[in-house]
Amino acid sequence: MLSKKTKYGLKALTFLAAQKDKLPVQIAEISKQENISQKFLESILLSLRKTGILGSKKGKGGGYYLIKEPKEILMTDVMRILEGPIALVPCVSLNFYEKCEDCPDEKTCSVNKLMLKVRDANLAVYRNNTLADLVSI
Amino acid sequence: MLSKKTKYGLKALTFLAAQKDKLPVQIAEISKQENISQKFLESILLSLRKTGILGSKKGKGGGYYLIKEPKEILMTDVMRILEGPIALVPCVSLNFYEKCEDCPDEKTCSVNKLMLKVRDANLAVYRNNTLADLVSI
DNA sequence: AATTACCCTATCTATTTAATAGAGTAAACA
DNA sequence: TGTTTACTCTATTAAATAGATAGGGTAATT
Repeated sequence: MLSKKTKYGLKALTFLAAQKDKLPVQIAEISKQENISQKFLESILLSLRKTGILGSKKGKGGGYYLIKEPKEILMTDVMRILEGPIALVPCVSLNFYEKCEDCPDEKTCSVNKLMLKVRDANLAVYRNNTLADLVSI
Repeated sequence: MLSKKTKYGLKALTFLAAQKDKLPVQIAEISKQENISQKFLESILLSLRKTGILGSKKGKGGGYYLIKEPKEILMTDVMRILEGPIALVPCVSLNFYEKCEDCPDEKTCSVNKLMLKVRDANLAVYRNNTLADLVSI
């Protein structure tokens, strides 16, 4: 199941991408328009800023804005920040690899075998989609 | 993240599929060979039996066995039983559809848009893989 | 009839998710 | 320079879920 964090994060990013100008948008504005708890959204936007997806500006007229063009923002990056590893088990993770302690041999492990295919399928989707693809025309 | 329930279930199914004969295998045997808590495994095998994947036999020489040939057992069915809906959000689920209460319009929802593609990618994998594909040669 | 192994119910703990509160800090503008 | 505005951080809490465990009951073989 997709976490609300990811759901909210995607909605916020899409909201920013849909702005005509590139002026900063306040948290309060996004939270109101997208029905998201303001405090929760705060922490989500913060993590997106710290990982280089968003920029922020303080003071009057401040808020959050996209640093790159929507079509330059890959879903692989966004999903890893918001949802964590794309792989469903650490033993098939590209960026967060870990050996399963209860598994004697990855090469003959059926879970590994299936989850490798699942990972590849998901990666393909996330690599082929950018934020621009999520904005409705 | 994949739940341990699913992980254990897949390992147990693969273990059964790898048997030379089709004699029932005891829970204790599977739990020992695959490093799985016996009681937990009990409940997993039970749900696989109730959904028509496994059969069971009581008394001496009893245990669990596959009802169908491994290549007839689709991962779509197995995953739905063990892990639940394949879709990550209910609004794109084929078998467990539900409207998101916080989303005004699915057609313009970015989460819906992305998760639809993710669902299709995952479905494709699960439809194209059977239990037979998980057994190492 | 006794054995073997499945079947069911209940409980407990740890972890994670989601939401909330409150105080602190930095930047913009008059 | 001071005030406003809005971002930033820490901590707390409630709810849900996962995972594990215990113990008793029941059905089918031999």
